[in-house]
Amino acid sequence: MRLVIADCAAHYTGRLSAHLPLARRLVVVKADGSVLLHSDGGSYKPLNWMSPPCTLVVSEPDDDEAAAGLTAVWDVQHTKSDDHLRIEIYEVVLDTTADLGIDPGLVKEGVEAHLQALLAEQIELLGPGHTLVRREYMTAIGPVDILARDPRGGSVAIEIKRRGEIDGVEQLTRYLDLLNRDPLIAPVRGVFAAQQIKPQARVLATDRGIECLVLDYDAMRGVDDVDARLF
Amino acid sequence: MRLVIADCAAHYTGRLSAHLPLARRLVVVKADGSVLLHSDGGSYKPLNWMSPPCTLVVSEPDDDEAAAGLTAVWDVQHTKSDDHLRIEIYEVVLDTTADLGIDPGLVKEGVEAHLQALLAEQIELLGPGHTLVRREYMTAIGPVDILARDPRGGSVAIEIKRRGEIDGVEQLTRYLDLLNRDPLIAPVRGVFAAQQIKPQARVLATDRGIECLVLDYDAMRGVDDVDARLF
DNA sequence: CATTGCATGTCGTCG
DNA sequence: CGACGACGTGCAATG
Repeated sequence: MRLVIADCAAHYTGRLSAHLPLARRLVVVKADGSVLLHSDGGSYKPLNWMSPPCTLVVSEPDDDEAAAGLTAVWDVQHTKSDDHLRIEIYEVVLDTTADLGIDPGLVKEGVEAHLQALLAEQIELLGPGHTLVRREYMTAIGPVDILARDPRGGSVAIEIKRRGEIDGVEQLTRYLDLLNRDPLIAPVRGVFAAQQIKPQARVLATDRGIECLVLDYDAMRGVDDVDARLF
Repeated sequence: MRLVIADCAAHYTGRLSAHLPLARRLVVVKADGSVLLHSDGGSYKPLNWMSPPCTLVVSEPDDDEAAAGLTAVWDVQHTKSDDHLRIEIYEVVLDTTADLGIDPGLVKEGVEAHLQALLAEQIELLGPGHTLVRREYMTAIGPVDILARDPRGGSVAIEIKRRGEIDGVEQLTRYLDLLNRDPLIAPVRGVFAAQQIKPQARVLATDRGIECLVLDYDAMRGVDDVDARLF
């Protein structure tokens, strides 16, 4: 990894065109040739960047450029597309290189998959007498997160999100349309389950006869722990 | 901006829990206190990070930790939520600070807004005799990209995407449902316009009686340049 | 390899 | 300040 702090300007052409005026920035060149241009604010997203696979070519400025203060021109070319990033380097404040080796990577816990597992275990959160049919119930247009059966034997399709927004309701609606065409399992109720449900999503769901269920992740995890302790 | 290259481990708790095993990494601390942990690969997204606003507290390791090789513990606490990132610093290879100042920011061209402007100017791409009613036609559920009128006086609602996928068709469908409830402008035709339209989106649109229009950005820009030259 | 759906998404914009 | 849609979205899992 090479770290450079320098006054620089940049031009990107690819899916769009963009320009970055002259200013002092951090330039990171990773081992795979990818490049990040960071300012001293914003968030983790760089002002501009080039994703791997790509190649970096450093060249000397021509006479006019040198007269304007350029000390180097970096051309970063994406290997598989015509995306291109040109960085004009002016005064360099820091230029250092370090060998980092391969990273073991991030270990995650607590994503949507976990919510789905918990709700499958605690399917009676839908109401007493509900039973699990199966998780990831396959249909022609993709898997329904959970398919369940209500106390009267009717089918229930459940879509789970961490945060429930309109596109989740649309997704569930497509599943319901499809499932309700199958006379073997129709009629199918829909349940939209999420840790938080946005008002517009709730309105749309209600308008379509889809039930909303707010999930309390901590409480569900707590029940799970208690179960684990008892058995 | 402070740059540190060090052997480190990290734990994040917030919207999820995650752990980063000991390895050599780049740690960037920005002026607003935000922190990025980068490995020497991947992409522009850090392995782990904390977004502003947040505060960084550096503390000494306790005896056990010091015996294990820790030289410092960094606790990054988000100011408005309970997101927390703890970084355990072991051997430090580089530790440098630079003042970058405020960045003038990125200047963009060629996004969806530009496509919309071009199609508004070149509305006859829909077919001869079409006229523009207005861009960003407001409805209760959001703005329709373009509202136009066909040669026979009927209304046309246009949704524009760079890449046309299913959710764009869903969005246009919601607008059409709403607009067609208004007797003053009903019936309203739908046109789904994009530089590229995915097969599934085309099938769904066609099934719903929505017309698909593939936009050639370069050609449209070319026409625009010619116009600009002529007038 | 193309498609799909998630993300600690981030980021602007508008009400 | 919250909600919503766009993004050079990136990214992994899957058919």
